[in-house]
Amino acid sequence: MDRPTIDDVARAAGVTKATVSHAYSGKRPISATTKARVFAAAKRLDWVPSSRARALAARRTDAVGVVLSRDPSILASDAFFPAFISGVEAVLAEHEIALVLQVASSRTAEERAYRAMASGRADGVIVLDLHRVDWRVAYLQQIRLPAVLLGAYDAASPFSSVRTDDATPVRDLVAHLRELGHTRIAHVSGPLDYVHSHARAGAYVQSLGSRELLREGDFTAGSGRALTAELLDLPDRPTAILYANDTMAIAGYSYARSRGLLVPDDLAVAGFDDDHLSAHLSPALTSVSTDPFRRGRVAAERLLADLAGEPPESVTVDCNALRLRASTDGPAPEAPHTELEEEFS
Amino acid sequence: MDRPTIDDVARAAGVTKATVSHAYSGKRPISATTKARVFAAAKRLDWVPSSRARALAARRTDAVGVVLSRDPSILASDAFFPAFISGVEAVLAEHEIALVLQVASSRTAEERAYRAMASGRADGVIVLDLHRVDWRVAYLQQIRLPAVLLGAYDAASPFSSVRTDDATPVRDLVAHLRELGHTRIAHVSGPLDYVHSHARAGAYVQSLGSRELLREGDFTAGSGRALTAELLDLPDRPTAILYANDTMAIAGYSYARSRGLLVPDDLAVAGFDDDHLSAHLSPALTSVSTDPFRRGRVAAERLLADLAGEPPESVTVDCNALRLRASTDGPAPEAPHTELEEEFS
DNA sequence: CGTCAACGTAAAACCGGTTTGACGATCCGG
DNA sequence: CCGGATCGTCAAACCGGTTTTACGTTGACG
Repeated sequence: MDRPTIDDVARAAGVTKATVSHAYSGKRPISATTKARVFAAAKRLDWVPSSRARALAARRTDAVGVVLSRDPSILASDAFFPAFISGVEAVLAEHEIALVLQVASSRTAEERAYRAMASGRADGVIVLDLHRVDWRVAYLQQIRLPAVLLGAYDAASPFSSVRTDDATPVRDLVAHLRELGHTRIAHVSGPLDYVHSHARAGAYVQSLGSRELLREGDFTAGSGRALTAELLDLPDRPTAILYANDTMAIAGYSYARSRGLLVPDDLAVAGFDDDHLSAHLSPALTSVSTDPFRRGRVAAERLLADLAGEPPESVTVDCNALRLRASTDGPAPEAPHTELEEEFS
Repeated sequence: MDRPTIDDVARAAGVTKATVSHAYSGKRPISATTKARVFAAAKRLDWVPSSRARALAARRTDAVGVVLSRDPSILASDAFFPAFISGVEAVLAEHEIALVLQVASSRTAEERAYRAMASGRADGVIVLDLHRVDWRVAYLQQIRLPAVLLGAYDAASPFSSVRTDDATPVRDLVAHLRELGHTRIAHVSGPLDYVHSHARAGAYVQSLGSRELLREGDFTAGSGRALTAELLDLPDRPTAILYANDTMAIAGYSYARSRGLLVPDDLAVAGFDDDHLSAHLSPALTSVSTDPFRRGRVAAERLLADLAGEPPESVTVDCNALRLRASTDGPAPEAPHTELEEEFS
């Protein structure tokens, strides 16, 4: 015996399926007695409307999508993603809207994924990891898929966006390190074509007035390690390094320690994103908590508002908070070189 | 100008929509020349078949679902989930199948979510956090939703399952600690109505021959801390504690240190799940890596096989590996009590 | 050279809902 | 007491595909 359809319910209630539909949607008035008959019949038959049929007829899927261009294996060690998704789900769950996730590792796969979303997998999408020049913005416009961008983009784009002020915590951190006596402060950034990496690196360069000690990483432990090595090999090595995420920071300071440097005495280290274990490391890692959960909430709320017909809007979430911990605690080392470093110079 | 439909393509190619459909699906032979005309027309019009219409007609959504019963905020600090999802996606991406995620925090919300899946949001689901007696198994049978269970369940259930041997690493860990001289070995488990928590705790009890030092936690840092306090307050306190995940282990050893105990000298500590930062803690945390990525792969592959019509099957993944690190390194303390402990006794 | 199968395509039914147009019944004001 | 507005329901069209049925052509075979 198959799943009951709306026709079965209509027959059982002695009405037509239009009446059943209207009884639920309320788009036409239905008398209380008829409604009661319909609901009773539906309950008796244990009817659940087919979301497939509903989606086709209503041209609405009740799902929102996220297409991830990262490699699946990178997801696994990322502190941002799960928290962000949690925030998104916290909002969607209230509205019984589903989240459709698709990873695509090539540009063509990504285009296919967005087209699939547009063809009815989802009513709108949230775009992560925005690039400074991002083909997706034009593409989404072209295929007319509603979207919310996570990060600041050209104000001329017709999409809502959720922004954060990444510059301030970086400036604050640099100021803090200066007060401690640091003058040689380096930054290991994320890929600079990302909006958020670029914003952080930009604030750093502005504060320092120089890009001499800026190195472009890629958020992986490997790049954190390699670029730390490069920086520590400089004749006048930095006494503090700011990393664009905690993973690189931890890789960096592990490496520094393996070279005999003490953190924070010989080298101050700070991360970004505040992984939930960072406070438990020793020394505890200074970081910037970015509340991805809340950003997820806001992005989802914004997308639902767009879908409900509200005009697109850019909202700025004030979610960044500096967490000063032991890894940047204490005065800068007197001499820029330590005895151990000299063998490298 | 609206999205083109199959009718537009058919008209442009001078055939009927049935021919267009068959040209793509291959369910009827179509001559090469006609096919070429159809494909050319589709390309010219930039046609993408509506997944909504396709889903309705084909009774297949090309999506698989996961319903999470955890609270959204717990997701954020969980090492298992993102890696598992990555593994699932790695397989799904190859087949261009989407993943539909829904969180539901109450039993009724959860039922609604599964019904929604069954009503066409997804072709099948992966069931996580299996309970020893889990209403979902019967429920999924009742609503006839194909599923893969993550964890061992009653062999009589008609579902495929993906199992792991959680007992061996626990036994190995206990044996290792015994060799180091530990005799008072405690275990802070996860909720014992979970299949995996129960399996781990069971192996522990079997190895120890006693449940005197078993405490039931809930995977949160808070419970790790509280139960560690309880164990350390015992007159004959344990010299080693096994935790059911890394979060509790870290909370536990932070607490122990705050009481003046040294890890591993006064107290050996081990976690479970091997969070990606655990190796970087100091002391580095002994843990059991459980390769959630691979389990995700296997679960997804198994579900796709089920959906393709293969008979359900239980596969066991050998993915657990003990990672012995500094937090359990060194001989057990001579005296079960330390001087600091005595003030608590 | 007639017959039958295989081939390729058209036409129509179907999937299970939503939405629109039509219509009888009831209610209202004048 | 009549005409028009409102209410409640039905019937049919529609969403955009897939699948089934039917039928005219070809080609092979006896």
